[in-house]
Amino acid sequence: MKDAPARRTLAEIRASGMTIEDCPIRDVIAGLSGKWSVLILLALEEAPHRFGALRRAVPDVSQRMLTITLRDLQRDGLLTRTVHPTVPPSVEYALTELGQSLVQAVLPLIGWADRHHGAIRGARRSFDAAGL
Amino acid sequence: MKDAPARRTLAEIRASGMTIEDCPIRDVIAGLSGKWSVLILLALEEAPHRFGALRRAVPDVSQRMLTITLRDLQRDGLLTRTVHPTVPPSVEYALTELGQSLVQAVLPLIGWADRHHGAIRGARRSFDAAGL
DNA sequence: CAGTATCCTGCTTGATACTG
DNA sequence: CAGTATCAAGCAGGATACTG
Repeated sequence: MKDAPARRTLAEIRASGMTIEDCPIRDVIAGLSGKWSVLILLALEEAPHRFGALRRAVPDVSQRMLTITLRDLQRDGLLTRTVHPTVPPSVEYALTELGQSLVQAVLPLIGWADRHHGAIRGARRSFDAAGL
Repeated sequence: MKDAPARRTLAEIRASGMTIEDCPIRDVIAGLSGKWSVLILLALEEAPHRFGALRRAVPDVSQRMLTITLRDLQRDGLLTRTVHPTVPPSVEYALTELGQSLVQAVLPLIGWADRHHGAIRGARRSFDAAGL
């Protein structure tokens, strides 16, 4: 059911007088362009996670970048942040419905990445070997 | 002992020879994270374009960034670059099969962006209005 | 545990000028 | 037409230390 759209991009966007900053495509891509956003969303799609659990689930993310990225995703309405008033505190992050629908939309790309990553690496080697 | 590797620092990762290229998801996302890659791929999915036509099709892209982005996409095997030995020269860019399959994998995300961009903007306004 | 605060580096991008 | 070359600015991101 998510199949019909598509051709909406260039002609229509320019015809409607949108600037590049108002372009939904660029805005969403920019949101996912961070180094960690997609990995965090994928981790949360499996189950809600606490802060520390997310750190372990997303290897190599720094505390600082995890905090910042989570706040951006929360701001965009993609996940909820729930503070449990325990001692020590625990904070649980979970996808909203909007976030879940985004993950579904990203999944085809993830699958593509897995299937074709080898081809990309091969293309890079050929390109570089050609000495350009 | 099985969870030891979770806390590697970036320095240690580099020292061990690992790069971002070793994670397919991050590598592909990084490739699309440029400010222009997706828009260029979408333009080329409509039809092959010459350099100047691409500049017009992707508003606000600078000559420099278009050159660089096209080169990266070519290097990854996503598009072909064909020089026609005319005077003045003309260069045509077209998607490879790999590039076409990537566009198909990105299309659901494009559709999602169109449908939910308003919700994201609304969430941002609420979040900012809450004074955080 | 779940963050802040601070400092610092390098990459990405833009502007501008030049070329085959 | 389709690029290259060079310079400069801004921001993303990392390391480290501190806190309620």
